Amino acid sequence: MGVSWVYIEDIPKIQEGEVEIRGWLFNKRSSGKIVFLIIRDGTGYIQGIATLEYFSQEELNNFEKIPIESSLIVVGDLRKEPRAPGGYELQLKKVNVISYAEEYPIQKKDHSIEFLLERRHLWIRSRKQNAILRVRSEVIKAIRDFLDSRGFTLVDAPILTPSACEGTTTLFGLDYFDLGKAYLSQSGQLYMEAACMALGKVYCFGPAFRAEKSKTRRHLTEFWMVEPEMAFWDWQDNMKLQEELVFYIVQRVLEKRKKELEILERDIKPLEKIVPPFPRITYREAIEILKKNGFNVEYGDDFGGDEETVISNQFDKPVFIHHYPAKIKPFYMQPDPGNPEEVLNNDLLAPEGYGEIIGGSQRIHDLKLLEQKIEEYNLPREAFEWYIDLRRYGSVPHSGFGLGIERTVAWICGLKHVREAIPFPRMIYRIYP
RNA sequence: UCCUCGGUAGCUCAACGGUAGAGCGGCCGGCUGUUAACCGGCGGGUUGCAGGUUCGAAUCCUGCCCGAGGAGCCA
Repeated sequence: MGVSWVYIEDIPKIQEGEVEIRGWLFNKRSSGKIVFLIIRDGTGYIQGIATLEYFSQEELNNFEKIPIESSLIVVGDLRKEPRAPGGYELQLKKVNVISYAEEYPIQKKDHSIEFLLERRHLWIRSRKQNAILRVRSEVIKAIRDFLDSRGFTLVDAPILTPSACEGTTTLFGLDYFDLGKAYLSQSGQLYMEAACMALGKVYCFGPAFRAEKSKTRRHLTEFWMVEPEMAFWDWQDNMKLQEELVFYIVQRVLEKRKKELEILERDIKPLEKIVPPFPRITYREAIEILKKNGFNVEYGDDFGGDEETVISNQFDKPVFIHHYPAKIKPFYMQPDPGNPEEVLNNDLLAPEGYGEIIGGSQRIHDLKLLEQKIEEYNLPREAFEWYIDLRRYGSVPHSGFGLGIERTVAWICGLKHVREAIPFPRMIYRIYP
């Protein structure tokens, strides 16, 4: 009878007995007559210990020479062991090297970010990067569970689109057979507006592409976004959904990914404070806060990274900023009926200086007003005919928002830069690997 | 696109006008409880590229290439 293959994360359930582990050599140490092999299998780490009890001196000498990241299958007896990292240890009885690795380039010591990004395909094997990818997976699952459980339907938006949502200078263009130019989608929003008129409450989840020459810790040229859109919801209903979603995401990660947050050395106290309701301030109030803090800003200016940090530092929860001046926002946002110079929109700034993670608004539902805005913004009307059409056949007030996955993950994980919040980041000066 | 900083051994850095060096990794040896193990030893270089200044350039100057941090814009 064979020994059963187990994953390291299941070891606390198994506790003891003979098991097989399949993985990679993470690290090793040796004292001549005792060899420690730290094995990782993608779900965790366990220390294997090889002694003269089961192996010859020659075999031990060979184990000492197995290069880091060699793949192996081992068999041994599990036992609790306080001296071992993780609390469990494997008394090795068989060690079968599947593939001897060449000298592994990533060491346990410091590397430059350039060196690591160039080897992102290997870097994701490391402990912290591994933890980040697990948190990302949990964040995405939380979002989908939350929306699915509230009656939302997932509607996939197209990636190849005929036109810009908000201007063409920041679009990646490509040749589309005989039909001219096509562009990589910047947002699925306009399609979700169509979909919510079909299905009521919808969302899309997918990549968005921005050809902005942005080079900051908050920017990628390819990032992932969830975009809910709800028919008959106004801008305040919209904000309520946003705060409940963000609360749910944070709770879920705190509950299911505590171990990963520990690996990342994330202080979870600020995350535990993320409980609705979140503060809501107007754009006007935000300007006042900035002026009080010595910023030279005027009504009508947009906020940069520093401004966002100062505003969010006033609160220990995410903060909504609503009612921006219409002229610094896209064409589709619904003006406030009481003050058409401002729109029924909101951004949501994450705490601790992480900045904008959500942008949302109530959308224009009036046919004439939308036509007028498209003209004002100098947009090619032909490309938007289908979108205008939505206002011809049973138009209703509706709202939606977009939440950026990488910024959310970076915030929850406490990362300095969003590039580590995505498996293979795409940035202005990097498309490899 | 603009501003700032950087490029020296496989990696992280030092040398700042006068013989290119250390730690880590690698290789060899030692050690029965290690935790980025430790101890001893050994190899390892077209100083990003092209010019220039100088008796002499990794070091100073010019141009280019590559990258990092940031700005504008945005999630």
